[in-house]
Amino acid sequence: MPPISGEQLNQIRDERREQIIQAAAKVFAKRGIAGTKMSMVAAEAGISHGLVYHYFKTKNELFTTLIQGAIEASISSIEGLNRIQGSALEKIRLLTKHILDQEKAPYFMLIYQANHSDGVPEEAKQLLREYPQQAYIERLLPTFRDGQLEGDIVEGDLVNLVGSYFTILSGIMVLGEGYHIPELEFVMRTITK
Amino acid sequence: MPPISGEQLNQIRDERREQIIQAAAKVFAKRGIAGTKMSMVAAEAGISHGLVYHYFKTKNELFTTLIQGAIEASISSIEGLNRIQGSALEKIRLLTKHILDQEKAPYFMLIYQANHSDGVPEEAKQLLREYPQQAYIERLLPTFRDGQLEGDIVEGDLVNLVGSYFTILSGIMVLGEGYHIPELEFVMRTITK
Amino acid sequence: MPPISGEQLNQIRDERREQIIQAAAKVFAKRGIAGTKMSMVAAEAGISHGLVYHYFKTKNELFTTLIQGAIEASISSIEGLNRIQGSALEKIRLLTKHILDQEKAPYFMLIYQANHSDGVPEEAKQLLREYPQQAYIERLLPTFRDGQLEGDIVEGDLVNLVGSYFTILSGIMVLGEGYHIPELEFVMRTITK
Amino acid sequence: MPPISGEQLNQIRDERREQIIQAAAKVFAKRGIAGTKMSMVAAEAGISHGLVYHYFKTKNELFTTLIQGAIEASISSIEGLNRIQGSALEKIRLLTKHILDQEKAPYFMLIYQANHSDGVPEEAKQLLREYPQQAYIERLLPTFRDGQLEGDIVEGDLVNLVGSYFTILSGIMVLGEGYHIPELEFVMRTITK
DNA sequence: TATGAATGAGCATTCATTCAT
DNA sequence: CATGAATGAATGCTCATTCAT
Repeated sequence: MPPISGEQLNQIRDERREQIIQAAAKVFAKRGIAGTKMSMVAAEAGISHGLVYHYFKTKNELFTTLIQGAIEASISSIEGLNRIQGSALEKIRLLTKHILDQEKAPYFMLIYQANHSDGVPEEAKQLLREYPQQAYIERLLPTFRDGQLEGDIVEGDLVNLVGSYFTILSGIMVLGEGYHIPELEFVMRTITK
Repeated sequence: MPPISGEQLNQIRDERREQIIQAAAKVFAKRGIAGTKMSMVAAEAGISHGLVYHYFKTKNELFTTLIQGAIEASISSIEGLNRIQGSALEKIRLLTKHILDQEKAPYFMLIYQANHSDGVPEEAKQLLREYPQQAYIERLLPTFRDGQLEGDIVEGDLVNLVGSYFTILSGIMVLGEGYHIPELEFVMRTITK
Repeated sequence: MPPISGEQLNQIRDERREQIIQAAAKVFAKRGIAGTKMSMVAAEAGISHGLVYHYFKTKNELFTTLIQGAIEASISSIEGLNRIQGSALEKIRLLTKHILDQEKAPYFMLIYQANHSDGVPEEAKQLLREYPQQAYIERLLPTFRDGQLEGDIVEGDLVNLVGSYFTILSGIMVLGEGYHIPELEFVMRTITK
Repeated sequence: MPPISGEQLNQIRDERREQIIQAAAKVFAKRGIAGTKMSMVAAEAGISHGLVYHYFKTKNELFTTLIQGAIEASISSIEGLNRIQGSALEKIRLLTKHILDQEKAPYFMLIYQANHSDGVPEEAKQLLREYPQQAYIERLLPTFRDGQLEGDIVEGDLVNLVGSYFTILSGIMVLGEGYHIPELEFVMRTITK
């Protein structure tokens, strides 16, 4: 005679999990792996530190999960690009605005942290080496090529161009507080004629 | 009357100190404050960890010293700008190249770390809040203004422009390995007509 | 709604805390602050050193807690004096016996250590500068005065007399093992006619 | 062609040695063994810490040397007792005054430290277990017996009496600062009729 | 599922001791 | 004899992780 139905339990579990992930993203993004204590994550999530271990076996697993989420989110964000109406340049401008505007920073931060830390499971590092950079760039290539054909985007090697564009954006997002955030047009000038 | 000439001792001390600073800059830049263990610094410098404490009272003091050096170096780097011959744009291009080319990354990294970490002595944070951003930007303003007057640099608010330019460069340097480093002209497009 | 009743947890916490305090008193009294290693306290308490830090933030905090307890215990010990029946001299004899007989040594030792060590938190030192000496003496004054009026206690300045009496007792307790402990009457002769 | 004669060297050596011993006695007495750092001794003596090791192989050896000196000094102090004119009581009063008056504290402190510390070489501990207590008491016995015969000193077991008397004095000396130092007559009452 | 007591590996820092000069 | 740079063992303290309840 379970007082709570299995379904309710599942719901609780999913909510808790998400709760922890949100909290962890916030803390990891700000402090890095070494600087983040599990107790901070627990406190941020408003639960006991013991409970975090019910959902994530280790700190590294938690971090890896975050990375995975970040990668998926960024990819689906680009995917959405194709569904937009308008010229290639307008699409890119929209994506850029989207990134600069929103609270996307945690995602970029996490990926950055993963690239610069030690304790990161090789598993996560592998994911990163293959994914975001490449995925982003590959998925953006067609749109940039269209932009070149349409005469809006500067000529030159596309991989180089898109790679540089992605680096610039990543850099801005990673720096975060304390730096002057460039306006959309400032960034757009790097790729427009 | 020490059995070793005071000068010899001073030399040893200065060398060791510099040796530790170099090692520490490398490690701190890569791993951040929390991620850097004093044993890593010692190993990188090829000395015992005990000796590090002979020269720097605490990890924080060591880090703060690094920050101070980074700030001084970056400022003097800009100061040199005025001694160069050529148009404003050429000066800026040279500075940009200088930054992108060389191993300036540690300096940008350190300043970034200091802005984003916790254990940073308030002392160091203070230094940072006042210096690099402002100092850099203020010192670059005249040259950018010249560039505008000479018709090479885009119009618009100078503080905004230089701030954005500085952010872009900082971002690139901070990202470091794993990201596609933009070429000089890519970056220059953000400020040229 | 913790799975273990809060009361149970409180009980565990109190027991452990007391356990650590007992162990610490023993070790600190014997070895002094510098001579006491947290591992010794942990071993004496039969727990891991990590757990000690669960209950006391630092070695100094632990020591300060001990001091506080010692002060309170000694004061309440004197307070009890007034509830006793009999002449003033008998009361003092009883107190003296009480001190000499029992395992009061740790309390005197702790207070002594605190007065003679370095790393003692100023907080603890302050407590001591104000308390035991003064408190003891002031609280004993009336009884000694009664003793003088009753013709049992030697004449003379009361503060001087009680202070000396307290010093003698403290000295005996601090010396501890290795010294011949005087008998009650030997000590009593210092104050009786 | 030594610039300094061997005799001069010997003199320097002896002076340095004494200089270190004085400094060490002061520091050890105040801080105990664990609380005393060799650097403190060196600083107190006004020399480099390296030099201390030219004269004393280890910290323990230095401490043991101090103990030896303390023992010898106290014994010779009692020996002098017999050369004094007057009644037994007067002799004892003189000795007591002598102890209470002067800066004998370091000696008592050292012996006390030795009895209560760990790092003390068993060698030193052995010396102590046999010497001061016994030596003092045995050498005082005859005088106390005379005092009893002369009717000035209380009756009773002599070893007990002298032992208690020695304990009282030791305690006073060990407590040191922060305690009310009893006057001569207060102490004398413990042994006089 | 949820909590927090408990453990122990790891890291910052101190300090006795050695040794080149 | 004298100095202080150098080493490393020892110690305070933190924090990831486990587990009884």
